[in-house]
Amino acid sequence: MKYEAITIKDIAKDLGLSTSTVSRALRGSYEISAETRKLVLEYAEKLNYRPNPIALSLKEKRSRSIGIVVCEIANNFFSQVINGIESVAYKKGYYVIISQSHESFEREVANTQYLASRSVDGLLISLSTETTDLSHLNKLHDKGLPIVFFDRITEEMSTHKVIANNFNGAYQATEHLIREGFRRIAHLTISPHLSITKERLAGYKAALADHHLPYDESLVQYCKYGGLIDAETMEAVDNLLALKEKPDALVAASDKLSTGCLAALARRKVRVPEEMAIVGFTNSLLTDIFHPALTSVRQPAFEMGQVAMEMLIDLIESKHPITKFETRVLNTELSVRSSSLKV
Amino acid sequence: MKYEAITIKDIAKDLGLSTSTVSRALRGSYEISAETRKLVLEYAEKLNYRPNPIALSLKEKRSRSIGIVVCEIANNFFSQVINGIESVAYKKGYYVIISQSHESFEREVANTQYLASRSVDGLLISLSTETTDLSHLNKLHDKGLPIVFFDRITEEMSTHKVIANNFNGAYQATEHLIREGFRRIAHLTISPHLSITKERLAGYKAALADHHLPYDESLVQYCKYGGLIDAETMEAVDNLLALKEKPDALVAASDKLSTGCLAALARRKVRVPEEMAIVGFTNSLLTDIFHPALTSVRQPAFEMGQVAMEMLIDLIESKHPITKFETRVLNTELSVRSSSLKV
DNA sequence: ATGAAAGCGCTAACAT
DNA sequence: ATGTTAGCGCTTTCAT
Repeated sequence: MKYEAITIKDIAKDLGLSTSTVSRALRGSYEISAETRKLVLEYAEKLNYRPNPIALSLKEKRSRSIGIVVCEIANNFFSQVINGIESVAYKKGYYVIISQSHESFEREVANTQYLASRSVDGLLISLSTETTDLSHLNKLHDKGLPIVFFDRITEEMSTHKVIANNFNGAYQATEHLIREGFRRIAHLTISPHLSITKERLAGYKAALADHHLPYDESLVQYCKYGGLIDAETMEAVDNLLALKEKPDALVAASDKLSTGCLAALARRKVRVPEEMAIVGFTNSLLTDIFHPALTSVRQPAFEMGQVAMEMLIDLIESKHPITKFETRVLNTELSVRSSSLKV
Repeated sequence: MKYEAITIKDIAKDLGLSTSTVSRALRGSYEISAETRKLVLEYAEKLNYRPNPIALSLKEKRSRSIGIVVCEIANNFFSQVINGIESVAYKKGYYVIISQSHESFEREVANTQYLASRSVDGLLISLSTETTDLSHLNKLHDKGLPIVFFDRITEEMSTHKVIANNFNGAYQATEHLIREGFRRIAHLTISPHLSITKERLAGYKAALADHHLPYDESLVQYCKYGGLIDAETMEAVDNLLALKEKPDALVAASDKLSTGCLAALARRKVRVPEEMAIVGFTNSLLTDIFHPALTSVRQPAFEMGQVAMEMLIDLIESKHPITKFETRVLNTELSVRSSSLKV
C-alpha cells in the first residue's frame, strides 16, 4: 500500500554495479569513468530515480529544509512574510515547512521540537504572545541549530534578527493623529512582554511627549491574544469607550487589532473618524475598501521574510561559527486614508 | 555545530543494555521485565530522550505527517481550511506540512513530489488553477499514497473528496440578486477548467434559467489567476463596464475576486450597490467593515478541513485497501449585507 | 527476558 | 576506477 521508490540499490543491481559506484556517479564524482557515469545517469533518468531525502537527512543530519514558526498564517502580515521567505528559499534550494503556534506557548514548543527532530537546518521564528520562557529555543540554539527571529524577537538570545522600525511606525502614526488635531489618543496593543508591543508603545509615548501631550495609562489597552479572539478586542474597545474622558483617536498595534477595532466600533455605532479616528498597523491589501478607508502603518513584510531567510542561510552555510550578529531594522510606511482625518 | 540528540544507543550504553532492549522497553514490550522497563523509561525521561522521527520514517516508510498543497495561504478560505485540518491532525497525532503552489502547476508538482519523498502518509490537495494534467498525483496515488481532494477537485481520480455545495451557493447568490430586482447579472469567476468554476457557473446559469432570464456569455468573465493578480481582476471588471449593456449586479466566485472587484469598482468610481450590486464567495471575517458591507456566500472552510483530514486518516489507517470512495458536499451559507440590496 | 545482527537508503572512508 | 563496509537511529527477527 505504500509508494515504493527507486533506490540506488535497484540501479546498482540492474546495472551490475555497486551502490557506491552508483552513488558517486549520481553525484558526479570525478573518480567515476565518463562511461559508467553516463550509463548510470541515463538509467536513473529513465527510472525517474529520486534520492530519498529521509535517508539523506538521517545520514547527513541536514535536510535542506527550514522551519517557520508563526502564530497564525491567516494573517496578512505573516502570510506575506512567509511568501518572502519562500521566494528566497526556492531560489536557494531550501524547502520550507510552515507551522502555527496559534499564540500558544505549548504549541510553539511542540512545533520547534518537532521541526528540530525532523532535522531542519534552521528555524525562522516569530514568538507567540504567551512565550516568555525561551529555554526550548535556547537549548536548540546552544546545540548549534541556526535560528533567526523576525518581528517578535527576544533580547535574550544572540542571533540574527529582523524587525520593522516599530518605534518609528508608532511614532509616525501617533504624530500624524496629533497633527490632525486629535488630543486623546489611545493605544490598542498586544501582550505587554512582546518586543513589538514595547517598541510600539515607546514610539507612541515619545510622540506624545514630543508634542507635550500627557501619557495616560488608561488609554493603553493590552489584548493578550492580539486580536485572535474577537471578544477580547471588543472588551478592550469597550473599556476605552467607558472612560469618563473618551479618547478621540486610536493607534492599533496589529493587523487583527486594526480590523477588529474597526468592527467593534461599527458594532457600537461609533463613527470613524468623527468620534474616533484610527491608524492601524496592518498589511491588509484591503485598506481601501474598508469603511472607512483605513490609515495604515505597513510593514515591509515580504522583504522581512527575504532578509530573514538570507540571514538564516548565512548562518547555515557559514563555515565558521558566527559570533557577530545583526539586527536589521526595516522601515515602515504610513499611508493616510480617511479613518484618521479630522472632519 | 549541529543538534546532537540523545539516541537509544546512548541510553543503552549508559545503562549497560542493548539497543534492542532499550527500544523494546521504550515502546512497552511485554517481554521486558518491569524492572528494566522502569529503569529505561526513567533514564530516558531524565535525559529528555525523543525518538528521531527521521530514523523512524526511514525504517517504517511512514512519518505520521501529512502534506497540504494549496495555492495560497494568504487567503481566508484556505487558511481556515488549514486550521480545520490542523485541529483534527493535532488530536490524532499527525503533523501537518503546509505548502503553496502559488497557482503554478510546476510548483504544485514540485511540492507533491517533495512531500511524497519526505514520506508523508497522505496528501490533502486543492488544485492550482493551472493544473489540468494530473499525472503527478496519479502516479503517487497508484503507488498507494492516500490522497484527499478538497475544494478544487478532479473527476479524473477516484478517492475521497470534500467540496462545498458550489452549485447551490451560486444558485442562491444569483437568485437573491434576481429577487432583489437585478436583471443583468454578471459572473466573475476563475479558470474555466477548475471544478469549482464549473459548479458555480452551473448554479448561476440554473438560477437565471429558473427565473426566465437569458444567459449571456459576455457577462461571464474568467480570471485565470482567480484574483491573485490585481491587474487581471481590474481588466475583467473593466470588460464588464465596457459592455454596451452593462450588468447591474455581479456574482464573484472567489475570496480574492470578491474583494478585488470591490476595489476595482471603487477605483472606477462605480457605486455599490447603486450601480452594481455584488455577492461574493468569501470567507473573510471582515465583510461587515467593507464598504459597502459585502453580501457573502460563506463556505464551511474549517469544517471542510476537518472532514478532509478525517477522510485522509481513514485512508491512511485502513487495514484493507479502500475502493468505495465518497464525495462529501457541505452547505454554504448566504449572508445578505448591503452590497446586494436594491436601493 | 535479553542480546546480536540485519536492514531501511544513502554516503564516505577504506580497500583494491 | 570501482567495490566493500560501516554507520546514521531505529525496529525486529532470530538466537540464547
